[in-house]
Amino acid sequence: MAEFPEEPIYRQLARIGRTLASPVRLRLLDVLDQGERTVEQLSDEADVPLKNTSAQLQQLRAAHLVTSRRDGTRVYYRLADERVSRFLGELQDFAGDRLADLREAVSTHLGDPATLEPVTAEELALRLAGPGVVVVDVRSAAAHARGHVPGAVSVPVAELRDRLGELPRDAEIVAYCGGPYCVVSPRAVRLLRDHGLRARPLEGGITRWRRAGNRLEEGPATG
Amino acid sequence: MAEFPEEPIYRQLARIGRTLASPVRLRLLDVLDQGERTVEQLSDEADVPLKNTSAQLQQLRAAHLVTSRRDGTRVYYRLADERVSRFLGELQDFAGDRLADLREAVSTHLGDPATLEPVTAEELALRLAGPGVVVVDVRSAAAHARGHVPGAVSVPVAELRDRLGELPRDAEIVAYCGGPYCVVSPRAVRLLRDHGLRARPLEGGITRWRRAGNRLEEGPATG
DNA sequence: CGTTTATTCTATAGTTCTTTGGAATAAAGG
DNA sequence: CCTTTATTCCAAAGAACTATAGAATAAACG
Repeated sequence: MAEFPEEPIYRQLARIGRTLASPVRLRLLDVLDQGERTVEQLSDEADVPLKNTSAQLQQLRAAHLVTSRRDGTRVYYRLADERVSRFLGELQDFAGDRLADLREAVSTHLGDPATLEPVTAEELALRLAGPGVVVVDVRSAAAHARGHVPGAVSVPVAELRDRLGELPRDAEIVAYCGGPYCVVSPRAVRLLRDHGLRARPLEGGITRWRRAGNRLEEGPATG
Repeated sequence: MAEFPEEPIYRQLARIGRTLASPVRLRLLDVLDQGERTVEQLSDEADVPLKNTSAQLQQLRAAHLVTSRRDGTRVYYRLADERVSRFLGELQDFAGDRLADLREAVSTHLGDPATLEPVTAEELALRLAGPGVVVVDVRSAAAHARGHVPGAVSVPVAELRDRLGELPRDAEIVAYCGGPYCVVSPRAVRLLRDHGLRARPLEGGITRWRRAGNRLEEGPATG
């Protein structure tokens, strides 16, 4: 096989596939798709041990999927460019088409998506301007501060039960979390509905919001 | 990490990446992108030992990238559907964007693409109708018989030098081979030019021709 | 400068993937 | 049925990848 003249080309091509072949790296990419992060932030948000995070980031960088910059003692990582984000989206769509097992894993963990009546990013973008919609960011306060849907209120799931009173009963609540596979917002929607509130999840989370070309707002929690 | 609730989802997603992480499987997919093949044909065309071909096909099938049907003693494999072909194209484009090393590998093996002035599939589709163009399929006669650009003449590279006389000096010759990374057609174009013929390669080979929505013609060599 | 903090490098154990020989299966033909 | 041909299953050796401990580097701060 080594004599096959195209072999080096296919070997290089396979490097991209190999880079996308690890659940840990995919998770890191999904976090990075939400914006720039330090190694430690990535380690926290993706729940990957620090050293392993660093090791995997080296591989992502070697494959030119991410770039890094140093600022003082911190190193910040980000996706190399928009095409990486777009390709990740295509990979996820393609995998969704392909793997019955993936659908099953998604349903098991997120529940049947249909019953939650998710709001698409396009729909939310239109309705943000008007009244009657409250957007709730159920990720950590730290993740919220690093970039959120404009006007969204930060209510980490852990605090949701205790802060139900802060949410309007007459408006529709749109809850979102991180990547397209984040389990947090469906759980939050169920909790809210159990308490008589009208709630729907944002389809694809903040990642799809960003991919759809919408801007993010930065800064500390406002709610 | 195992407690991370999305873990099973990312694991499934990574399965697609892992399936695309092997040069051997990518080569098999590129051959299958030219049409249905038996295990033995694949083994020949991709130059992979038979048993390994079979083993890798099992993995591709497990990932739902290919399907198979049995006819008598033969088992025929094909891409599961058009989306697989489309996604392979996207992967190749993305990898091309990404990997400087890939560009280098391509140039080393195929020569600088620009000097060859490749013809795009769209351009060829338009010009096929008119005169002044002769399309030459430099793959094996067997591969040609399994599907070729309509009207193309079969001249396997090995025979090209001896059959130069059959080619017109007053028309433009478009030579093509298998996948987008096939090294054969650029080599053929150089040979033809060295003998004073006007020749250009088909960009992306027959794979991109097919992906662009053009039909293939089946049957034995006509030239 | 010496110390502290953030991150990376080096080495390694454990795991998973690839390849291949030998046996098994499945269909076709005598 | 027995044989032949095409393909797959099983098992084992070898290669490559993941995760992590321990040492090293790089910047900031006193």
